[in-house]
Amino acid sequence: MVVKLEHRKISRAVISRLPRYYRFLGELLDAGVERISSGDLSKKMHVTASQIRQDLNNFGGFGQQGYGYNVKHLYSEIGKILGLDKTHNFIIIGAGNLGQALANYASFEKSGFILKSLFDVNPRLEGISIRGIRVRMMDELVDFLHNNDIEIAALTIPKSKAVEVADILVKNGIKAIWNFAHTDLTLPKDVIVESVHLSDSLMQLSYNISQRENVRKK
Amino acid sequence: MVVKLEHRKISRAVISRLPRYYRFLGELLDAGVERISSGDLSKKMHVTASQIRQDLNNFGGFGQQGYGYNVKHLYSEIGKILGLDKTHNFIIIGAGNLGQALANYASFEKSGFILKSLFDVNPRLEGISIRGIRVRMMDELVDFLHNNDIEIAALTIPKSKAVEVADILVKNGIKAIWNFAHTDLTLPKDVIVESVHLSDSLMQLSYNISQRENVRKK
DNA sequence: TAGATTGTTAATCGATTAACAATC
DNA sequence: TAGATTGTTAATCGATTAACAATC
Repeated sequence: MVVKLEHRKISRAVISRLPRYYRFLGELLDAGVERISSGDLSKKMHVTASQIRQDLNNFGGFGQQGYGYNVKHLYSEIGKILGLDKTHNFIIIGAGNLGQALANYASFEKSGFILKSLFDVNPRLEGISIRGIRVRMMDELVDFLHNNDIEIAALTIPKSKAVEVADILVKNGIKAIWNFAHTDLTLPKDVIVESVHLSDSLMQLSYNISQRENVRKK
Repeated sequence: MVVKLEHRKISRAVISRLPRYYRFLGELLDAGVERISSGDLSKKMHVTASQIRQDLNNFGGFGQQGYGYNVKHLYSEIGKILGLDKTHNFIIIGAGNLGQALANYASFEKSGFILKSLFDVNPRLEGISIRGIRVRMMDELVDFLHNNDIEIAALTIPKSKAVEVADILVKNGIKAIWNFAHTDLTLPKDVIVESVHLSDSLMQLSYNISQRENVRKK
């Protein structure tokens, strides 16, 4: 009998595909589909069946020969892999439009992400609530972190302040940062940083537009 | 003399790194740095010097042996590659928090992205302006598209409406969609779709948190 | 059982890194 | 000129796809 290595390193590429599998399986589940083969799923998702099977088998055999995958089971297993079976308390630093947009996005809660507070420097925002969650002033931040069990901070502030605030967060126990500031954060390597660089995304779009035009001109 | 192939296909991986090069070069430029070697840049960006040279040489030789790269020149060249030397008119569909956040993000304009209007179904938003740009009602959309030269539409609406609205956009000449709805869009292949799936990003963050905890427990 | 489809190994493809001659 | 550093080829590494035996 072979015991599998517990900590085979899963590649970034695989991880980045899991949320998409999760999304499609959720839709199938809503549609009342009970089972699906890698072949059928591959057609829906426009990826190869091989890739689906290969990806899933990084985490164990969720399927059954001759049958395929049970949608409900696979959905739940991928959820567990992604850590969505646990709750994660988070705060938002920067209660501008983007911070408020994230705060209003209630469906994060369904995946276990519980917003505990927003913070801002703008005194006009003091005490207002978004979905019942209070906006606090930045000078309350450190205290709040010490009295609440917060895992994640979303940074929706200008890049000029981002590096400084990130340091404060890390010094006060935050272990994961969801970074929307247009800058890279260099932090201790046990701190997880997931960046969403909107302008980078827009630039890739722009590249593809230019590209298409070049091809046309030929 | 060898003439280079005009349309060598550049890989997605390379393209996705260009905005980051652009960002770092912009910072160097602001800091008054005149030239930089791939070696020094690699240290700043935490990538290999080989990768930088390899990436850049997909587009031509921007450097000089024994000297390195002229920051200003390289910045401008990457800008051209990304299409940032041209202006791109765009609209935002969905003037909720996220739509307004994008509308307020003035720095897109510096890269040539000009917001011409927002659209929403909520009558309360009719006629209001964000940075001087009017919010219009969805029933004005088709007319607006025919009377204005709009290249890009940002979709910041719930996924339930996204597919339907995307079809309308494409039928009326939109050639690129910046998609924030939590769904994939299947559109004709000459339509460019760049998706920002915020919940996918948060799930990757969550995976990394779980992963770190597993490692600890050992 | 026969057919379907997985899990997994092997083959291929592509991307990254290393090395170094060319040259500023 | 000598030193530095690119542009580019070759080597390595990793990810994707193909193939098929195992098995439900």
